Amino acid sequence: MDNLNQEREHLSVIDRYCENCNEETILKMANILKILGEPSRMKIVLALSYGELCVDHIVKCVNLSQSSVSHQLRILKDNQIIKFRKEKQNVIYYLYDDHIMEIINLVREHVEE
Amino acid sequence: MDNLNQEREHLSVIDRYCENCNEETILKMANILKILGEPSRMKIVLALSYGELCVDHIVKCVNLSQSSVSHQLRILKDNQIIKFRKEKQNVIYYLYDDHIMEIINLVREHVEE
DNA sequence: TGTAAATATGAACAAGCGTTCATATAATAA
DNA sequence: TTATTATATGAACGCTTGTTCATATTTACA
Repeated sequence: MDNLNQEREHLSVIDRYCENCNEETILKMANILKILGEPSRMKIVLALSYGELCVDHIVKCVNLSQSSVSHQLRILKDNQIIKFRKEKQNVIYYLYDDHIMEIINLVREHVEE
Repeated sequence: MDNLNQEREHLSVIDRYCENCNEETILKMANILKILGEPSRMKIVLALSYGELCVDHIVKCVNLSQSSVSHQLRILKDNQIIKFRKEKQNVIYYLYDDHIMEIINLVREHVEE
């Protein structure tokens, strides 16, 4: 491909990027991945991918301090990665929706190759 | 569901987590998402999702300093999110493989709902 | 060979953030 | 009501990391 054609190609790439990718969407996309992209949170989410759990069980499962787990649950909840319901003296957390599972599974595939 | 049954359920969730999620895999999964979960890098990857670009064009596209882009390209390259080839005095970057696109698209869907 | 253009790199600084520690709150049971 | 269990929260500390600035390197071309 000659210089001029490559230049044209690149310009059309830039155009498509500018048309389709607004700042706000980019920030939202990066944010979800940032939230999931932290080992402690990933552990919690992976645990919940097998079923709902109360806080105490999450703590035992992922082997982190109760306080740390609680802080991370808050962040996951605030970013709509998980939801919770109260039941007796327990708070039971579970994944927000199937999208989270899909993303997790895709990343798992990518890693396991 | 009574207490005992719930306890049993939770224990089986914990078991499945422990069987299937080894530390190394979790760290790898979190790492990829951490790399993508940063606005500057997300911008670069999104730009490249429309086609390959040389560094200078990436700089113009995502509106970051040349140095910053270069640093981030290195991180993306080291983590196998992108590849490059040299052509004349230019270095042309492009996505490493289709998995990256799939992840990006899934996240985009999630955000756009 | 020397100059300009394109890209990479290293050090330093600031900001973000995960963990810990101590403590608060909520809910149940006695 | 009091004690106990379960969970949440706030402050502080330390580490990580993205950006900038200055500069090095590489390649093409005159």
